[in-house]
Amino acid sequence: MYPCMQEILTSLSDPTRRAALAILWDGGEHCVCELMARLEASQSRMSRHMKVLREAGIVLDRRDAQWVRYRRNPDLAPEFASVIDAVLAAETRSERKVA
Amino acid sequence: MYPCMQEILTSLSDPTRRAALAILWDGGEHCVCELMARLEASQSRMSRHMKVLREAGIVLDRRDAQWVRYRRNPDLAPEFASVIDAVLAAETRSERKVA
DNA sequence: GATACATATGCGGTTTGGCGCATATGCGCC
DNA sequence: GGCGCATATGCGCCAAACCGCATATGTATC
Repeated sequence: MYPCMQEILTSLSDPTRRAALAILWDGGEHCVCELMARLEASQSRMSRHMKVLREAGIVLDRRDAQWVRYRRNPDLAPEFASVIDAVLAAETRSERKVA
Repeated sequence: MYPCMQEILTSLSDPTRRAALAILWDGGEHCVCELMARLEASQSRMSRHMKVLREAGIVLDRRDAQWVRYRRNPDLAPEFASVIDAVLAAETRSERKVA
């Protein structure tokens, strides 16, 4: 079965996961330890959040020596990608307003 | 404080609320009893879901005799409206695929 | 004021979600 | 094989979400 809207939205409903997506959405690869550091999240917490994103089909992971590199899933259905784009764009905007 | 992304996404994370939004998104007014009937939801359940949408600033309500008419909030910040549009568009699409 | 219909809400129960802690697993290096 | 770093996961705890049931509130009609 393909990812469903429910999974996508559940994934987006957590601020740490949205912050992780904002980082991954540049198209590059980022390991868990980098995300932990940048988001000030504990190791188990970060790992679990990434698992949710992976199982929703939003991101892909790849073993690279000790590290696991996460990246945006380029094959995510475009209608779902649009949702994520809209969410990240809106949140970037709000941050600007605050700043 | 204005509605925040967190509230919007929490609101969208429930399938009944998304279905209600799909109905309200035509711009018209719809009372709770109509939504109950069309979504096969109990009265208290429907009323509570609408409260969540109202408190998130997504919809407005209006007393009209015995009824309470809900409608889309036209003043919802456009960046949030875009998120909802994307979600509803994606879900309409998936339904078409299934059908 | 009594009745009927529409809606909201208090309450209690069950489920789901997020977290920390500890531990397991995978990998490289010596 | 032993050690160290990176990541995943089992477990228990706590908070939040959803629901049904019962009841309260608001409105119209008689």
